Amino acid sequence: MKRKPRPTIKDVAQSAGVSVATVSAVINKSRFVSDELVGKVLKVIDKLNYYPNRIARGLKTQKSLIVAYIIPDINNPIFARLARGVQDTMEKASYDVSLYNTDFSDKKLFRHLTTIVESRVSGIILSAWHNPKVKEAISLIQNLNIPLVIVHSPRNLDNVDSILIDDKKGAYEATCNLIEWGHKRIVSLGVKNSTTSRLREEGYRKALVENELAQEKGLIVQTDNFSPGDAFLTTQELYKSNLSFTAIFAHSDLLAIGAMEATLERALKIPEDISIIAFDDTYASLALPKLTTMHVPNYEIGKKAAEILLRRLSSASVTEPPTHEEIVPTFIERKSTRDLLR
Amino acid sequence: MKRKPRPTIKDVAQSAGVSVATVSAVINKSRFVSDELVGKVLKVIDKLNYYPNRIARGLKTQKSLIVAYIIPDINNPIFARLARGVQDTMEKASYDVSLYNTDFSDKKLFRHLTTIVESRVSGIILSAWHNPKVKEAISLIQNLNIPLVIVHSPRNLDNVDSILIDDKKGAYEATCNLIEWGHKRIVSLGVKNSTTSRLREEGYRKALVENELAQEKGLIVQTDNFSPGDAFLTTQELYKSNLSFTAIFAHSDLLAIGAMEATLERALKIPEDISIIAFDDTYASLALPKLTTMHVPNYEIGKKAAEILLRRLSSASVTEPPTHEEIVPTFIERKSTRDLLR
DNA sequence: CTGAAAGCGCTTACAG
DNA sequence: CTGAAAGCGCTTACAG
Repeated sequence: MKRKPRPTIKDVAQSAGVSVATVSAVINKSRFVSDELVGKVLKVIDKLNYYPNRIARGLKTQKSLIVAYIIPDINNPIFARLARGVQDTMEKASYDVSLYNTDFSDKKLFRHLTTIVESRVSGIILSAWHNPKVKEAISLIQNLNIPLVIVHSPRNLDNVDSILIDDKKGAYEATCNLIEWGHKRIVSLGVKNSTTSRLREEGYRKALVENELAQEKGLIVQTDNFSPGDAFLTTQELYKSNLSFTAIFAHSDLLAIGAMEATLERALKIPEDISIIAFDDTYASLALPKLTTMHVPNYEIGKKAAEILLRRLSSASVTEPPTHEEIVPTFIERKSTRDLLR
Repeated sequence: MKRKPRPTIKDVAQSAGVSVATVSAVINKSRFVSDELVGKVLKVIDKLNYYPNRIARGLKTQKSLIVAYIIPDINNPIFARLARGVQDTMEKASYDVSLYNTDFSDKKLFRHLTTIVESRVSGIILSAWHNPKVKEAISLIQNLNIPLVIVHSPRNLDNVDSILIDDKKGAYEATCNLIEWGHKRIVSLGVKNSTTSRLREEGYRKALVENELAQEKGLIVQTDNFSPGDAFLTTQELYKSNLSFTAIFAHSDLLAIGAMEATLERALKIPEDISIIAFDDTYASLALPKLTTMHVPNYEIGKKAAEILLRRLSSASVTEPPTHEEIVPTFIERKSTRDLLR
């Protein structure tokens, strides 16, 4: 069974008794057309139910009005929010955005990259810093001269636009807040082999040092993954060790939830006995008690990334040097932390 | 500043000393080419760093290998999981999927539809049953003969492929489980003006009727939105009313979380004093105690939707009558419910 | 102010 | 087994 072919610009021109150039002009408002012809053309477009073919336009203009956004997994609320920020912003500039999930796999990353390049996207936004071969991916894109913005990037990339989170500073502030409230023995609950977690631990250490508090080895613990289950186990171990502490700085909301579970299991109260502060603000407001956390404005970060790309796309700024933004998370006090001095 | 133009199939042909037809044939394996020429062409493709232009191919073949998936909001984990199911499945068939967020707005829905139609997508998957004008959208798509699959659809749509959740049955089973465990006074915590919630309430009522339990008006309550904050307020009111009950059937995980908060505030224990069962299984496993819930397999639903679309796309099945699947959620017992009889 | 025609980069009958 | 050429549906100089 064959589908009825859609009408083309030629059909419209013929039916309206004008040239295709004129039809094109009224669609794109690309040159003056007399009111009379505009009226005629519009009427025919409506009658034939004509939709211009973006593929054909793309071939001629050599651009697709599509931007690719590469992320690990849209199921992670961090990336879902980033994606909305990107999409909403690009949409206003009449770009579509295609999402590509890598699941942290280099194979998927490069498979997607092939598709993306073949699709002649206008630009790429990349949140794939976990991938070992991300640098290779970046140079592939740059060799092709495709505008690129890195989000939550690998560090030390100065020849490409990037916007990232100041993890160290965020962690520093989280820890300082706890210290101001009289906490002296604070757990750092992080994740092995994670750049993000390493930076958050650095911030934590810096806060301790500046406040002349001892860095007790046993209080710095690490799980295998950013998962509540792992965090639960690690925190359970910690309690068994009988080290004393009054607060836990968890390097993510999910880790904090695992720590809460282990704490509750121990019949300890949050925040009366133990204060817990989290990071990200994805699930934090859903936990009970609601988690105090460092809020990362992912929607806004996505929005900014899109704006940076948009600037590159307006060829004017193609020669400007790369920009690097660092976003500092903000402290949000909820119910899981207690001021010991009050 | 101009970007260097990418090499075209012509450049490859010239450089390899063959015709463009031959180059096309080796790229698409669309006809036999001697090993010798294949080798030559492949080498040149690699040397020139040539990527075929999908836009040009799309123009010629009259299809884009893109599928549009329209959802309310990718930030909602329900849609994020559906989207992954759709994307992973379409990807295997070498389709890309573009995501469009409507935010429940008809205006956005139709704006996206215009883009989608202009982009000559191969097919559309639609999860927009909240939109008042969804039927109008459906007929727009059908008039254009674009293959369409509805997910989590409006009911009573028999001329289009659809896959939906059997909300009534899921709710029925949730409630029956509670009843089997000796609960006789069970709250139904739903949402006003929601088709989904209405069906879930019907299932709840059916379970009561079949078990000859009274339907007490005061125990059937409704919030304004699927939000924990609203559910908290509504449950708080309920406790103030002094009606007695031993269990709450919340129509979603988020509602259950709000109910938990109000319950804990009342110094009641979950599940010792009050059992809570939720629906969806999005956030349920993150709550403490972990919520018993009706699991909706959204990833698999997205996968199936994509498979249905793929069948339509292989023109063979274009004349087959529409299919309608209903997925029954499954009961997952966790820690928020108690068997009164044990 | 508008039209005729070239051309974007492919694929695909059609020849040979 | 391979090549020359038409054509997909647009946009855009170029004429007039």
